[in-house]
Amino acid sequence: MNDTTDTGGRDFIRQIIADDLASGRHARVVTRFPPEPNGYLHVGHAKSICLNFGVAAEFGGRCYLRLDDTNPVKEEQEYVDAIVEGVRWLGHDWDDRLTHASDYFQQLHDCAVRLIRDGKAYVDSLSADEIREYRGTLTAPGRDSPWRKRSVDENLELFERMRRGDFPDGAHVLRAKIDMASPNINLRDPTLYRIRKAAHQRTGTAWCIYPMYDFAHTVSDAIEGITHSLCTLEFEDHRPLYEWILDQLDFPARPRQYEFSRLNLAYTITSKRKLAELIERGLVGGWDDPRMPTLFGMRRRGYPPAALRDFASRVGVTRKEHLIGMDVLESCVRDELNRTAPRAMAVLDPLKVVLTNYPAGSTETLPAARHPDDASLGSRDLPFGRELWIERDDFMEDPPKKYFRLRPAGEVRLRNAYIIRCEDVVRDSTGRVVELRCSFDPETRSGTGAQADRKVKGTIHWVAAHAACRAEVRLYDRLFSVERPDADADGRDFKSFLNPASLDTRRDCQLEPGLAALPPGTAVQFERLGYFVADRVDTRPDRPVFNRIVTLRDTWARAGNTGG
RNA sequence: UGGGGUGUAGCCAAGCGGUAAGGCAGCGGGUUUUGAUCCCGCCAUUCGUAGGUUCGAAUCCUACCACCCCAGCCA
Repeated sequence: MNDTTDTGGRDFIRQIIADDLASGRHARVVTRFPPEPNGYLHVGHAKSICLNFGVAAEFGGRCYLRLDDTNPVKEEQEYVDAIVEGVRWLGHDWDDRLTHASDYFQQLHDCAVRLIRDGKAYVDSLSADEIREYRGTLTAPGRDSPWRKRSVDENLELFERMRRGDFPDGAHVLRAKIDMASPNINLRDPTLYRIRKAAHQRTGTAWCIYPMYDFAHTVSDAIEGITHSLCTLEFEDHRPLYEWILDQLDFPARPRQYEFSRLNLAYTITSKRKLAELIERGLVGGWDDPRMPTLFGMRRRGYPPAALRDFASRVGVTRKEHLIGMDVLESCVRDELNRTAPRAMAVLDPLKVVLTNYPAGSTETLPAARHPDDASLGSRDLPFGRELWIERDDFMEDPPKKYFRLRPAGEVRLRNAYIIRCEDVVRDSTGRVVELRCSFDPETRSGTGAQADRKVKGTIHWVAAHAACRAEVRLYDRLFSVERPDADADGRDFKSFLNPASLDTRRDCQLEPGLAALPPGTAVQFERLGYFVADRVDTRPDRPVFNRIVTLRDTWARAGNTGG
């Protein structure tokens, strides 16, 4: 096998496209991402967006962002705007290819008329209940509607009157005339058009009949010259209908539909209905709550769009049902942030340290690199003084074996500063440790020669009390406590699986001063703790608010060690 | 009891008749002023099961098993 024909490692869709391009079946690939503007995009959509836009970019083709707005009673402009913003945030571009199914309402109508003329569609006057009854069941064939034999002229006239608004909702529908006995239920004379006397967010009251998904989607694909129409597995049974519609009309383009499995992420849900329910009941703060698997939730959480793209590519594209662990997503986020996020120090649960041999009233400034592997990020100056804050977890009076942070009479390195030794532990009346009296070794200041490199077991982070900036930090954890909250196990409602500890707000955190003015949405690493982002809605220079994006990998904690 | 799909490691996933890639997780070791990063090494004698074809099968054939999707005038 030679390099130019090697298709190994590519998913089946990319293989098909590569073959179609190589064989000349298509000169250029054209895809589309067709969300319905009835809700917010989530991580599952991100997979589809990255596939459709990604494939077009990789093969030098084009991708349309097409809003599938065929049901005015469920759709809103607000969602259209959010979708557009979300796809752009993910890093994709569509030039002038932002379209709507509603752009094609006239052509869709004309196609419907063409089907009627050809005897391939008819107006049915059965009620919705009757249609269901006539449809048969999974194992029993359906029966023809008594209206199935209407003449072309009568169908034409009725459809025109439907269009004019002569009938109320539900009085008639336009159906394809295929086969009521088909083992594939989608072929049992599927509905093509229904009456909906509702204003559409884009076309207003110009129409009162609206095309159904299968018809609108297929014709839109044909109009836009989509070559590869990629959708999820549940539409597999619709493919014969997709083909049937294309067969009846003579568009120059012949799109083909390919299905792939939708993304399932462990410990969360992606049902629009269920996500909305969490919001309605006040169980989360909104569509952009940092715990939500929505694009806006992940953006506010601080997930970089590049990490989401990496995630989509790591997960791959197949036809197999799967459940992807959060660890994969978090690994992508860490990889990206490790490369790009400046380092800083912050203490989330402050414990006071007084350096008894540090001259009272004096302070100094210590330089510290912003990134250990990227000098181009430069350095910052850290204020240092006699009183410091350290993490309460970084001190233990009676530590377990192999604990190498601070302990009574023990030494530890203060990151970017000096080695200190714990001389005394101060307690309040309840016995709680409230302060550590320590000595520091002036010879060990970071970066100042031989003595400075003295080795000690541990290094901890700190913030100088006199210059610290107080802040609120929100620690997030998985939204649900079970892998498949959606599974309705034991008949339990998904909400009963919510993780009560998914949000832990710390209001008395101490940050190094440079962090106060960080622009909203900026991600940094709080060394030894994790990656954090200045909250894009709540943070203020005088009152910073940070969200924990993800913790650092922590082999100490995962080895079963808790607390300190 | 109809139709359409899917089964490769704990979780994903390559494989396309020539002797099981890679990632995540995990485990061991090295470097380290972040218990991070980085670096090395280990981690499927076996591909849902049982037969068959073949010199040779995860790949082809047969049967069986398990799981998912479909009965909106939603998408």
